[in-house]
Amino acid sequence: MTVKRELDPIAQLRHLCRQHGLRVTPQKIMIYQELQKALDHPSPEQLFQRLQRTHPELSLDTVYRTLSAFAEIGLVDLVEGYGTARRFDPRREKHHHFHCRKCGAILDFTSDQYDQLAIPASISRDCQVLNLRVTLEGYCKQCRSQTNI
Amino acid sequence: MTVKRELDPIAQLRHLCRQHGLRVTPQKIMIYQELQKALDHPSPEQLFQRLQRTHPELSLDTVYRTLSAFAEIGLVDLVEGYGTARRFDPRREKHHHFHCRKCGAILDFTSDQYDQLAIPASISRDCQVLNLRVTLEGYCKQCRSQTNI
DNA sequence: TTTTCTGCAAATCCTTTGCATATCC
DNA sequence: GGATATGCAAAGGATTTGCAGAAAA
Repeated sequence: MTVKRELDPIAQLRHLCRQHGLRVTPQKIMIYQELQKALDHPSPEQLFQRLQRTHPELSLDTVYRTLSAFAEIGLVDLVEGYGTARRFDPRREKHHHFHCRKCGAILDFTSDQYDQLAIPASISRDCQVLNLRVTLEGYCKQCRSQTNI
Repeated sequence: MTVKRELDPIAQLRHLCRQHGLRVTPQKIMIYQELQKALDHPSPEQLFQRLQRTHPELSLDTVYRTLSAFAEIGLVDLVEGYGTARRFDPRREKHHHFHCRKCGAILDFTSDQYDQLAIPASISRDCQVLNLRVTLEGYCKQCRSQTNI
């Protein structure tokens, strides 16, 4: 007897929106459906262009606002372009990073376990892999205590 | 008898620049030194502001150009703000990503090994970790064959 | 009915570019 | 001396914001 965990995507959308006090609008639905169809991890602009064919009345800033809201409630994942500006690291020793979601701090740490990770065959078969990076994300010490998260 | 691997940072800078046909200028040196001093993975703008105190003649776009060049020759690492736009992912199943450096494609893959990674105590002690992400970086099938990399 | 959302337009922020001059090798 | 780098200013691209009208709960 398994618990039913998977709702259909739109039911998920409704559920999460209501849970977070967001309204379920036609725009939210069309944006979410278009993103579901996409296999290429699109940008707001790309999604907007695809939707324009069928929904010319939709505006780009609604796509931005909607995707941000979705990411906040955990309905979708931001997989590129987290912070607001480029950041650089001069350390040459093997290490990894923790990123604070609130203040943007990036903390270094080392981990033998992470250093020893292998590249899955499904990827190394076709792609040339030059780098593996493990990134932790959450709230740092200060932000954790300031907010009551 | 150990081979000497670690040159002092400025020697590294000179070495890598020459190796890649880049000139060693006072600007490159001051930018690299300031980045070495920083423990916070600064943005170009932040680095520029810090340098202005002592080098008011330095320009922001030189900081941008220089940091990009450093990242290209592998002297420093870009640790935030890789792509040009935000990208979103609707998949709710556990998975990881490969990012192509040339065309920007993001490929999904699964890995039990990656799913089972632990959070190091040095981080979980102070920080609240909400997410762990493994990202592979390199050249995808198409880009690998097009370029001769 | 009330609060939130949307579309529009303008603003903002980050990054890149063109060009003339200065500089490294 | 010749190729590359720099500084300046302007352009470009991505994202955010203020506001008034529209729509969801």
